[in-house]
Amino acid sequence: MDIQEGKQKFIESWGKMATEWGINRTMAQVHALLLVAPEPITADEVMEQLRISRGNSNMNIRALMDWGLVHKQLRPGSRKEFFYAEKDMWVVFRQILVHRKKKELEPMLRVLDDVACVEARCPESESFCRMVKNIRSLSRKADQTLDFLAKADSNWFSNLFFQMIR
Amino acid sequence: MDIQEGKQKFIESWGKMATEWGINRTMAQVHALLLVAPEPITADEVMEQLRISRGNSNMNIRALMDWGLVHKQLRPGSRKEFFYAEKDMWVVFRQILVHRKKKELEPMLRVLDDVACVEARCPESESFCRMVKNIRSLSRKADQTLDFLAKADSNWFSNLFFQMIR
DNA sequence: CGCTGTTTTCAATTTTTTTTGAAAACAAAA
DNA sequence: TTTTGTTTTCAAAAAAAATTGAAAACAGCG
Repeated sequence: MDIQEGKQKFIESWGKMATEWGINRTMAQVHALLLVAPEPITADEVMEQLRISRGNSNMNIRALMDWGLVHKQLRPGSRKEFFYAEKDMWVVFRQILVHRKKKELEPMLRVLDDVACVEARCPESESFCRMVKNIRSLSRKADQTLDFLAKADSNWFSNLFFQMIR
Repeated sequence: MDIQEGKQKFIESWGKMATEWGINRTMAQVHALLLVAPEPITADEVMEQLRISRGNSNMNIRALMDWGLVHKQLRPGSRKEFFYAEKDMWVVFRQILVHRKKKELEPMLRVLDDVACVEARCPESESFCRMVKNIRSLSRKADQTLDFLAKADSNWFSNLFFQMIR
């Protein structure tokens, strides 16, 4: 397989996988393109290579920077901005977890806390309360696990992994 | 807060969270409704309570059964089908992981294997290969971790958790 | 078999999300 | 200050995803 075909396939699949996980396809494709780029590239190059509009390219690069997955590089003597992706996949993975935890798990936890003050007086509300308590307990654990992961280094995961498979 | 309001909020949030994770909102709302229902309910009741069409109700219940999150109950003497959700949240969590791994992680792994045979001859393909190797290695680990989790019981998670926070 | 209550399907419609592209804003250099 | 190359914004358009609802299929019963 040649390099262009490989890149193509990779960008496509990364995009497809992303949509299945609630991330927009183009953002993931821009990410994939930057991941495999040997050098930082400009928003215009992204636009050309993925055949998307300038606005789209810009917005998605900006979103990726919000997520902490892509960084800007300024070159003295040039007005252009160059972008490059974080390439340590453990860091990428961690950033994504942290970002989504903040935006998605935490709001859910707040709702659960809110909703937990329903009193268990009839079979219906009793069942409801039990369920909310269970979910809260698991979500809190997940929350703390993610906090831990956010601080952990790539080695930690390897250690855990080693421990599991032995 | 009263029970109806609590249920309402919970169903709404569960649905919202789901869309952010690439699961359709209605499917998650049906799931939430079944989770907090004290007794098995029919597709018609789901339809009424969520104000959705019969077809939609049916399709989403079916999808939830595919995911192994909801089960059918047949009552002798009645032609109606009743449905109830798996209520052990650890089991729910595990089922979701297993299902998504199969549908999403595994296809990605196959693409990575495919694409890994690009040869590293120029700086461009060298960078590409390095990236693919890293992602493959992390994805494989994730894959095996999920396999492990799929077999683990709820206690295992608690133990891991305990180990992390100490 | 034909009747009846029920579930399932799927083409058409609606809703939501993503993308575009032209205009505005910006900032470095002349 | 004006020019020029560049980035950013956002309303409108397009694309994708979810939902409807009516019709078909199904299954138990007399």
